[in-house]
Amino acid sequence: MNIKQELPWDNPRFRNWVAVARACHVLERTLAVKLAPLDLKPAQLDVLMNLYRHPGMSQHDLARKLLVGRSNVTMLLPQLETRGLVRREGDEKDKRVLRLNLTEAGEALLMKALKVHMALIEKAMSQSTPEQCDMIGEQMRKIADVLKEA
Amino acid sequence: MNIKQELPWDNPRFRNWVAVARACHVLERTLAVKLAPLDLKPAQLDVLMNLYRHPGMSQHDLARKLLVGRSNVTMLLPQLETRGLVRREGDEKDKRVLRLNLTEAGEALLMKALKVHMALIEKAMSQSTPEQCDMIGEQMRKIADVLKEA
DNA sequence: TGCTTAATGTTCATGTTTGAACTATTATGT
DNA sequence: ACATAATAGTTCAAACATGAACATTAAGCA
Repeated sequence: MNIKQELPWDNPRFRNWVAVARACHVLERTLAVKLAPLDLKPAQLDVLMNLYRHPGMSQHDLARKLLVGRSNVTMLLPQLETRGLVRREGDEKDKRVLRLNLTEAGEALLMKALKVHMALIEKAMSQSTPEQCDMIGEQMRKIADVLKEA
Repeated sequence: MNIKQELPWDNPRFRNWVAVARACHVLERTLAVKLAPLDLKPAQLDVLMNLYRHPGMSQHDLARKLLVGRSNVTMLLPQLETRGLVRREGDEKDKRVLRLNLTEAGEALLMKALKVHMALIEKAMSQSTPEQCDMIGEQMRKIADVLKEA
């Protein structure tokens, strides 16, 4: 039995996942370039998006949504707060937590950034039919679920 | 016309791409944890994989394969060379380039790491039928191509 | 040949992400 | 109530990626 017969590159699942990872990587880098004129990094855009959808969330919740460490959120937020994009105020009942909200300026910048992000994704996914696109999303959600249990 | 009607979250392409990005992120983090016992980072595994498939490639070629800057490769290689996993020797004809090759030890470690990587991907992709899996790979390769032109 | 341009790899300063240790606050259990 | 656990957020050092500037070598062209 030759080990080379079982090499990952001959395995469709492996080859196809590598394609997924590459596509992600390329889109991320491209997004970074397109967001540069707004002086916004992809990670910062993720923050704004989450705060828009979940106003008043805590830093801990934000970290979990972003799949990122709490300390990372601590480092990330002051930049946005200083620029007047995010407001941070202590919770009345639990003095440990800080409640996060977008400011008017934050929401305005988010809308601009979303146009850029959206255009990029449209360009990327326009190759797929709506059915293919939905199937991809469905499978990817399954993958994230399966791995979170691991 | 209400801007909220056009919000990305209502757009299937957007929602589905977000799922792709999350799945990638989760798998990458999980891989990092599973590779820790081998004292290997995902980025280093990528290097070993590429050198196995393309023996004698230059650092510049490697950087392009990895979608990464040349300086990053410069920082990455000495660690692997010191550990005796990679050999770096100057090209005879072009004294600028360094030819990269795996050592015996490098190849051996790669095989161990591939088992880990493979198991993880199997687990993730086992949710999909072979047809779905191939379709995903096909679409992702298209995406990478489209964006590289941009 | 000689001069200009391009390519390879390195160095360095910068910004980002991480995990562990720490403080402050709240929950739990006896 | 009081001691113990757990939780939210911060700080800090280390690892990592990036891009610009640089040295060396090669290629193109007058």
